[in-house]
Amino acid sequence: MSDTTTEPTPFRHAVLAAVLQVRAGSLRVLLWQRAQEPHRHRWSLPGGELCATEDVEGSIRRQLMEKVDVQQLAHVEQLSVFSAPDRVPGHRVLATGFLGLVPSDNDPAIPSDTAWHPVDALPATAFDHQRIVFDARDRLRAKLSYTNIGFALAPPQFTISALRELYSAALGYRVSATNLQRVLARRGLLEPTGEAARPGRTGGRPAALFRFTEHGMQVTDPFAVLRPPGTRS
Amino acid sequence: MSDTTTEPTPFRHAVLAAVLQVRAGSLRVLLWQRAQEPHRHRWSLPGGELCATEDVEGSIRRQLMEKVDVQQLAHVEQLSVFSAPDRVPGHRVLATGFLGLVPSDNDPAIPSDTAWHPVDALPATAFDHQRIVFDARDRLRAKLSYTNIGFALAPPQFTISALRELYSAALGYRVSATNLQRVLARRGLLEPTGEAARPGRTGGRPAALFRFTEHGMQVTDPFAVLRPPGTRS
DNA sequence: ACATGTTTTCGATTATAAGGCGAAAACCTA
DNA sequence: TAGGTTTTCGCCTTATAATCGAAAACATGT
Repeated sequence: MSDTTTEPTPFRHAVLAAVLQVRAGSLRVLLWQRAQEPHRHRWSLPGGELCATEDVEGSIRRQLMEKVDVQQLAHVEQLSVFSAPDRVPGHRVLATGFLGLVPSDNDPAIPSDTAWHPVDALPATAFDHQRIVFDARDRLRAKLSYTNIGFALAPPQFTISALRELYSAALGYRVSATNLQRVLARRGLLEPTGEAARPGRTGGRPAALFRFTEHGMQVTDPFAVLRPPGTRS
Repeated sequence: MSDTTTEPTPFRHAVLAAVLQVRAGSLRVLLWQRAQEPHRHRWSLPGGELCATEDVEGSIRRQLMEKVDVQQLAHVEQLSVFSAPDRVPGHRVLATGFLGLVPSDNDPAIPSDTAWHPVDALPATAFDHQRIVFDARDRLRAKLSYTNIGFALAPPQFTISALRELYSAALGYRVSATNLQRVLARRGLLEPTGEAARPGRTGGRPAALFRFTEHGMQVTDPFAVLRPPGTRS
């Protein structure tokens, strides 16, 4: 519409990321503990306020560099805008939430006020950050099923059972190793490296090592159910 | 992080909606033609600036009431934040983009500067609005395949071939009526009304009328591929 | 060396969902 | 009543996922 309204109101705008990683067998999120009011001692998502010359994705990447080496962020995607008027008491500040993924073999150096918390056992969180974490978790779980986003959780090489552990931890239920392997293989996302892992001290057949194919290293569109005719693969 | 940065910058924040409808056999979007600079005579998405006391979804619904009767909006969902620093020349204004869907039997009264344009043959658009329209179209197409969002495009009752036309127009390719019916029926989204449509003047067997089930009238999660074990339906 | 236990791998089978095709059904008009 | 048109439905094929169990390949202990 033509701007017949009153003078436009400006808003502060924050960017926040739920950075997820599978570690110690569970899906965890990077949080830092507030030392100042409001919500002192509660746990917050990393992020900060948008600057004048950057877009939101550039901003969250810049701000995460203070917490995690950005090289270790295998995937970043926008979740949505959180805009409840009372989401930050006393101020009006919008926030764009992001999902970030770190491969499970990385252990980035993090500040002392920062820790990885299981998403299924969060400590007391600040503002609406719990909601953002849950949105991120739900998005990850949905996409694990119908895209190849799993590559962003996995190390460069892995055994099928290690990959099964990753998927199981992220999804919250056990998946079958056999089935996982074939589903990913059929989509052309998995290839053997030729090498094999050494068996554990308890013995057992040595597991073959796999990696994601080049084609599997970027998030693809969800596969369609109602395809164009004659498009069977 | 603690706010060691400078004074936070405020931003203007707009909400914009790509309202889509299948009409005259093609997927169309509601646009209005600007009468003022900048981008005079180019076509814009409906929307406006966020107000101090509302959230973004409330804001877009309020602002759309000026263009379309909100009763006719069967579905509204957030797309993402558009934040390129130069997206509006001369000002810094963020925008939250939305997808809106109007059932094909509705013909809402719209202002005289407003018209429905085919998304595949857009006129000259203002700012980054073309990108938002394409994002909306892509989101709709993806969700048509793996959710039941189709209900928001359809009238309360419809024949299978009418539904096929809707899906075909929205997806951009012909889908099989037989298959569409069975895919939706298997998911429990379709039920016969018992009535039948009158055949056209060219004859033919009268088509049975269907409607979406109550369960089919809200957007469900995408169906999972890697399900928990023992969850076969 | 050999038996035993453990873990991985892989083939065989079943289950489920989607795509394609054509015959039969149910209407129109002439 | 005959011919044309559209819808409906069953049957078949293909594609993909889930399950199961046997065989392979290793470690350890005797």
